[in-house]
Amino acid sequence: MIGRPRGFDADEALHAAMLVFWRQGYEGASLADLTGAMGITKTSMYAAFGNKEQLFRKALARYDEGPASYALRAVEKPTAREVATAFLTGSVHTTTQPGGPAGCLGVQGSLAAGDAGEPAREILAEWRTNGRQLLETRFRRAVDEGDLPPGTDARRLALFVMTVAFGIAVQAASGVSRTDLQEIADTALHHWPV
Amino acid sequence: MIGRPRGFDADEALHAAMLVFWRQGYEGASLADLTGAMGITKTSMYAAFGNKEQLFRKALARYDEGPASYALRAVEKPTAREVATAFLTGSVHTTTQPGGPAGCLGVQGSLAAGDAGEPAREILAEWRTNGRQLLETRFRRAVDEGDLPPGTDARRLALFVMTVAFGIAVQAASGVSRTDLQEIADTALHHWPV
DNA sequence: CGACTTACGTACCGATCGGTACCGAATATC
DNA sequence: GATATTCGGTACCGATCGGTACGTAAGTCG
Repeated sequence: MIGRPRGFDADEALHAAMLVFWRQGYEGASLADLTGAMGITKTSMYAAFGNKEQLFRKALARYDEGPASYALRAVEKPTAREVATAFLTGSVHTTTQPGGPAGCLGVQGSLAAGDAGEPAREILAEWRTNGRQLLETRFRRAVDEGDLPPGTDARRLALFVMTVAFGIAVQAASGVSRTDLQEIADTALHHWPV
Repeated sequence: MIGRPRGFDADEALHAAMLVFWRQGYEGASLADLTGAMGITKTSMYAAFGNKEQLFRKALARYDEGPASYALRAVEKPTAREVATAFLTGSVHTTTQPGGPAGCLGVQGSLAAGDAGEPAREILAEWRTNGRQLLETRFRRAVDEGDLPPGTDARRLALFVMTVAFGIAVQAASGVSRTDLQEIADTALHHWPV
């Protein structure tokens, strides 16, 4: 690499930005908030990440690799029941981790927004749909493998689990405790598969 | 009333403001957006409603009386099962009403926010807790009346139903159809009470 | 018709928004 | 050491943010 080397760790800066978006949402996170937490100036941020929207995209990707990685691990479980259990337990843990922002970046990052927040809203709506697709595909496989009863509606099952996960995220953002949320998750899957 | 009469209907204006907050969230709704939809100038808005935060409070009260009034009607049903069914069906209808904003004002009005949106965030966190309390009290009564089995955890039941309702709100905001959401609601209550 | 009271419209306030021009500082190559 | 290349900091951009001062219009009272 030629030229002056950057004086900060881009990975750490991105992590800090992710936390700010997570805690304050896309519209609620100003460039001053972001760069302040990242420990860099606006100029450095624009040079390294493009603009606010692209920074958000990268922060979301980082969220997938870190806090939301429980989703990919969940669908690797051997049975549909274990998949659903791991998925909801993972969402409970991530949305209530001590010291971190309460709730889920994919939900509270941008749910309703004005014109300025429209890009983030669309990005996250797609993110949520992808999550459902992930579960639906996995449950369809479970039906094919005989793990779930023939005729089981994989899409409906996936929608249900995702809905509970999103509800958990909202509750976590409202301050509901990890213990309560785990009870909710257990309740939702008590009569699995339904 | 002495002096010049106001040239607009305060009720209609408040309704229009509620729709803007609902569609764009507290932070995403600028005064220009609000007053534009209300058909009045900023001065008239401040004279009639105080400021942005108080306008939001009044819009939320209006939401309770209108779109969210299904909640109070639901808890008047004779049995806990009917209460839960009416509550979730009502939430599905309100969050997917044609021509209106998708989702729930109480959820997407402000879930994560920066400093400017902090008041709205707290107002809505309390609003959500009140909803749970409403159901919990009703379910406790159902236990006392013998409608629900003795030893039933009313709080846990209320948390579960609220969580599904919030999840439905998030899904609606993401564009999931009314038909799909009604299926989710049916799935959640299929093994009632649990 | 005045006098009084209230609402409306304009023009403006300081602060902050996301984003950029510009220049000096730091490093690799020659 | 000179040069090329990149990064960092300051100072600034027009636009918009929530909120207000002030003059004028539109009514009710005497």
